[in-house]
Amino acid sequence: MTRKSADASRSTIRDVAARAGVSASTVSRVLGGVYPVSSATRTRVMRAVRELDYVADARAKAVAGVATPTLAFVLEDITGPSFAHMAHGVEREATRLGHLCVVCSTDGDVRHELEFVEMMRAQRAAAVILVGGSADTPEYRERTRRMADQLASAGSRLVLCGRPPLGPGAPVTVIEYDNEGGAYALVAHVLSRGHRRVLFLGGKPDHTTAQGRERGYLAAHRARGLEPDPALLLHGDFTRDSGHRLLREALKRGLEFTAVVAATDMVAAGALTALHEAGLDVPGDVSLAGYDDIPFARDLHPALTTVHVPYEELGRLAVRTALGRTPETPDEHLLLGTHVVVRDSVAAR
Amino acid sequence: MTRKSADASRSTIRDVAARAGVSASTVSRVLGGVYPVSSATRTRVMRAVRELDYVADARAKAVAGVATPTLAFVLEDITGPSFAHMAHGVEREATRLGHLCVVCSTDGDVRHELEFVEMMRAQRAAAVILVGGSADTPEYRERTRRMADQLASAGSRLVLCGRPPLGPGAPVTVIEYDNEGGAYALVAHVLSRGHRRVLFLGGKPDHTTAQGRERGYLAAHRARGLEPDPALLLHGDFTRDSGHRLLREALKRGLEFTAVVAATDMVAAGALTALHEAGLDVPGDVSLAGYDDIPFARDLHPALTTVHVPYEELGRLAVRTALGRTPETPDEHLLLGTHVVVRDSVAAR
DNA sequence: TCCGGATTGGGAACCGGTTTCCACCGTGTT
DNA sequence: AACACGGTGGAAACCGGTTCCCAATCCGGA
Repeated sequence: MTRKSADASRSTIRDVAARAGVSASTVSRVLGGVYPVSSATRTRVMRAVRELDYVADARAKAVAGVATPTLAFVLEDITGPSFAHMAHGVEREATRLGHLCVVCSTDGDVRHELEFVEMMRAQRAAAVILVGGSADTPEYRERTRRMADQLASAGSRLVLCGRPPLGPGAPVTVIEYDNEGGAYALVAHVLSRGHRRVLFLGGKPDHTTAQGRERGYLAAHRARGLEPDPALLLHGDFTRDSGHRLLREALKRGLEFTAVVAATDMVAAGALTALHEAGLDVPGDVSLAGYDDIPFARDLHPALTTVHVPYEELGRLAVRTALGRTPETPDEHLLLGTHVVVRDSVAAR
Repeated sequence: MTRKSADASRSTIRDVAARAGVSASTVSRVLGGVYPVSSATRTRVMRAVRELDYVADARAKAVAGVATPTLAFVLEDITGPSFAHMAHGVEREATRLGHLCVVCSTDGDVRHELEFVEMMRAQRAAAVILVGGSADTPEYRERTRRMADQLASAGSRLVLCGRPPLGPGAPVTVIEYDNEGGAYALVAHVLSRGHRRVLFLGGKPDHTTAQGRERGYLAAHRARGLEPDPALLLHGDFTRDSGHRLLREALKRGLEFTAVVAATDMVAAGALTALHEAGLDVPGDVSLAGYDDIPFARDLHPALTTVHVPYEELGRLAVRTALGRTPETPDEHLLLGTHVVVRDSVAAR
């Protein structure tokens, strides 16, 4: 066994050149495809490439200016069904466009987020997509604004999906879906079936997604001249456990209501369990609705009436707009529509 | 505005050097941290870095030999709950170890898979993790073997998660979970509750995951001296629709059974819908069990008895073993245990 | 047969870093 | 006062590619 074949680990363009009896430039040109090369030379080079099983180092190409641009996707937890669908949309569109897609979950830790954005800056990523609601604090705006500026000055772009916008002038693309409108339509549907005491299982009070949905709940009431009992507005987070706990406690307190609207399908799932545990029939005794239209919404029993959010489309759109813009484009704001999907969990009263 | 500040897009190490009045080598040394540099110089350099908001280009560093190793994760569809959990495990462990994690979904298309592995070879990824069952054909083995060899010769390693192994000698790490054992335990549980005609909703006949679960089904019967009616073995795929369709047709054909074991929780969800549609009570009239223990299994009504698979742990383990080995390590095979989780969907007969 | 333009392919510079090698400096020793 | 030595930092080579620039060759036409 010669030394040559022993260090088979990685062959360089110069190895290929030597084997084909040409210069490295020629190999590069053959592989590049545009520069005219005689077919005899091309054949020899291609054979050498095949024999050595040569693949050009993408990092070296990137340094030399021929980039395979990368796209970064940051979310809290890929395990959540709606996040997973956005991730899917992002990934599909990115590979369709020939980009690599790197993913990072932060577990909601801001430090992870900052660290990761820094890495993506070093990688010269084409765009960084930040996903998932967040509290809209001044601190959030400042921090995110700084990320946007740094990314922009490094030639890439920040995209915010379902996150609070930063105010005018930030080099950022914001894509949201209509939380308030969807909740409005959903609650209007519930009210139109005759319910008057509708329990709302909301999220964290400073979380913009939760706020939007809560605003929709209130607006739908007021549009009918109703003022909801403040005692019917409960706050937790977007987990199943939260829905379960909130509803069990409400039941124990003897709170009166004929319908429950959950800020999330997950919350609705937890609420449904609590309802079943209490021996209540859904929708016979209490109606229930969710939000997000995750695939499992239709497997619950009864199948859950909810609001459909085009998560996958959101992801696709995020990469399309991110890549279509130059870093200098100022802020841009898109709003995707949502719609109610009526299933079996809301009954007339 | 000078030309200097106009092309603010990306500053190089030489820009920093010029601004600090030192050479590029010195900047590199300050940032690298090990080489002795006087504190005065260090301060000047750090100030220049801050003022220019400089971040070293990770690709250039990689070319120079200081790599931020990348890990690739290939699956069929991130949207499936069990895949999502594996992805989560992989991602968490990878970032914990300081690796970037790029993800690709193939939609089950082999061409995408090959293309992507090629890209990862070009990226000099530290490891490529292939996830999800597959048909175990000679063509599969040959193709995958070739990928493993190419990857190994490029210094990285192929990891197969829940996929058919390749036979001895392939430079590959295989991590599986115990499909047969889990199904055996689950079906044994069902049989012990007095059921004798247990419908099995299986997957594609050449899919190894499906085969393993089916073997467990058969073995559990035979261990009790029972020989299941072949008419009770149905084949479809691992989707909810498949479960729905299969069960509806079985019911229409008048097939007799008192329990249903689905090869997947998703399949079970579809089957449950079909059962409900037929006015059957679960578990009163028919018992039902699934496999995978996806989070929603406990939100079904009744909560689904199923087999827990440690998907997240699987992902973590995949990256740990992938990174722990040198490319020369020959084949390695790990098997993770599974266990039945009893909930409310199986009743005594 | 000789000339000129089109083909073809090599050499070298470059991309943005790291690292080796070496010169220079100030200092302590004898 | 000469010398050896450790601490600093610059020049240059290198990583693995691409591309500019230019020379050699081939071809057809006069």
